[in-house]
Amino acid sequence: MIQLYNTLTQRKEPLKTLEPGKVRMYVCGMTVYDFCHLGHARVLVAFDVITRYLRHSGYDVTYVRNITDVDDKILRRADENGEAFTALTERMIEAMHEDERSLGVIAPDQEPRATGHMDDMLRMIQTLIEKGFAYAADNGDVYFAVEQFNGYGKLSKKKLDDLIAGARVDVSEVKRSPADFALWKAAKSGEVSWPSPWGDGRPGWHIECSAMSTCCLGNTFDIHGGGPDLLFPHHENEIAQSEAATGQPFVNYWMHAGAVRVNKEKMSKSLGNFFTIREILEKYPAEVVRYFLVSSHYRSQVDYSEENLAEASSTLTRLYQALRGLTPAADVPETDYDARFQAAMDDDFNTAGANTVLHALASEINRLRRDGEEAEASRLAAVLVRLGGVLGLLQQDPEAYFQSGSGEGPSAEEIEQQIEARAEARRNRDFAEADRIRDTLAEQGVILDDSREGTSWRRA
RNA sequence: GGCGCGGUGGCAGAGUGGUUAUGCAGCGGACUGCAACUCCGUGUACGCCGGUUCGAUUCCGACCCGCGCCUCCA
Repeated sequence: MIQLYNTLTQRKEPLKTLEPGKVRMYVCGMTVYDFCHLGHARVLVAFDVITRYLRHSGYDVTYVRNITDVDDKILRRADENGEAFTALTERMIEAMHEDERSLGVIAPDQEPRATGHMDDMLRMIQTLIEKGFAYAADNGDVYFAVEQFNGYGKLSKKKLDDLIAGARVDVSEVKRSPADFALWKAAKSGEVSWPSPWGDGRPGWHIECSAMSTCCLGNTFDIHGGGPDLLFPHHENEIAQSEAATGQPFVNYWMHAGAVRVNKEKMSKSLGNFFTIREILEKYPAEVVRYFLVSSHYRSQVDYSEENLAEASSTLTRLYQALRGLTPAADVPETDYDARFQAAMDDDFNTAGANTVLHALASEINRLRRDGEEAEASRLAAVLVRLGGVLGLLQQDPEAYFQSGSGEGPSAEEIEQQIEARAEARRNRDFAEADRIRDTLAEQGVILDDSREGTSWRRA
């Protein structure tokens, strides 16, 4: 039985889906005005692993992740660039898909875009007005009347009174309560806009997720996820809008990933201390980045640093070393390792614990190979690849993993040539020459591994 | 100030009321021409103070420290 931590109840709960064997999950995706950063990668990878494991456990998962393709930041950036906002968003969506593929993130089943769901949003806003949960202000904005919704604050554990008293935002005169938030924003002259019963404008940020999630998955669905900073106000507002509009519970399980930090500070757009995924991929193989993310629990915060990535690289190398030169056996039935792996993953997707099983497998495989038990090693190699796959790891051919590099350094042919030259020197017991060749390659970032079968190489 | 999360060995990072996390780094040994890879061995780690208990890193309370949200941000 899978247990998962529910932000709403603040504890782990057994997963009981609305429909047996079926999981409907919605995750807040990107606002596409810039390249994705490591924080996005964290969420992408976390929910990718969750989806993979749910499927591995036999669930039929419908995974929906939206794209916010119209919003203030997008319009401002497009304006700065002197381009149509759609040109900007198309470009960034393409880049985002590239980053996802690099990280081995499986595409969601549906990827709705805000601009494609205007009618749904307008319908929901209309319903909210009709039910008395929203009002059109004099300036053409439409606001959600927070005080009308019983239970506002139940996700973020905030009290409405505190929110109203502590409102730091400019208290707009058009709002009835400082805590009210915009469902629809009237367009200023020259701005991109859509027609509505309340005048031309565009949707507020929160309404799109309420509209798209209920649209794709129904009024009530199983899991809603997102980054840590979306908990409030975004998710809180989604609940208010959705439940007010449909009169039904919105989501059963709320899941939030932990923050990514850099130098003890949260990495964020506003602090300007973020690393984009593509920047990081220039320095480390994508699978190392993924391994780094997966080696700690999805809810804990992680610190990005050169040291941590280097360590992830060493550790992943150990796993691939175990698989190197082995052909995984076919159709290997479940083992104790599978059971241990599942026990860890069943406990709120404890990838760090599951990772231990991967290392236990690697150790056993290495011992078996030392003892010449290739057949059994091949069986466990298959298990290692299978379990690694649930985390989106170890799916490459080991040689390909070791030999792929930044494109710098000598070519594979040159390396093979040098290895042959070194072998010749060694046969002649000219170890000075052999070591010189090895040292030269090392300086070029190529490490040689000798074995009875010969010499293999990898890039550092 | 309000709400929430966390403090584990040199570092990263799980977990548990009494028994090995795991990895990286280090040290010793094996293998090797020497290395690398790999294997074997190796570290009285659980913020502080009380309490509960036969026994607490693990439960309870106080304290100290760090972090997150409360404003656009994954």
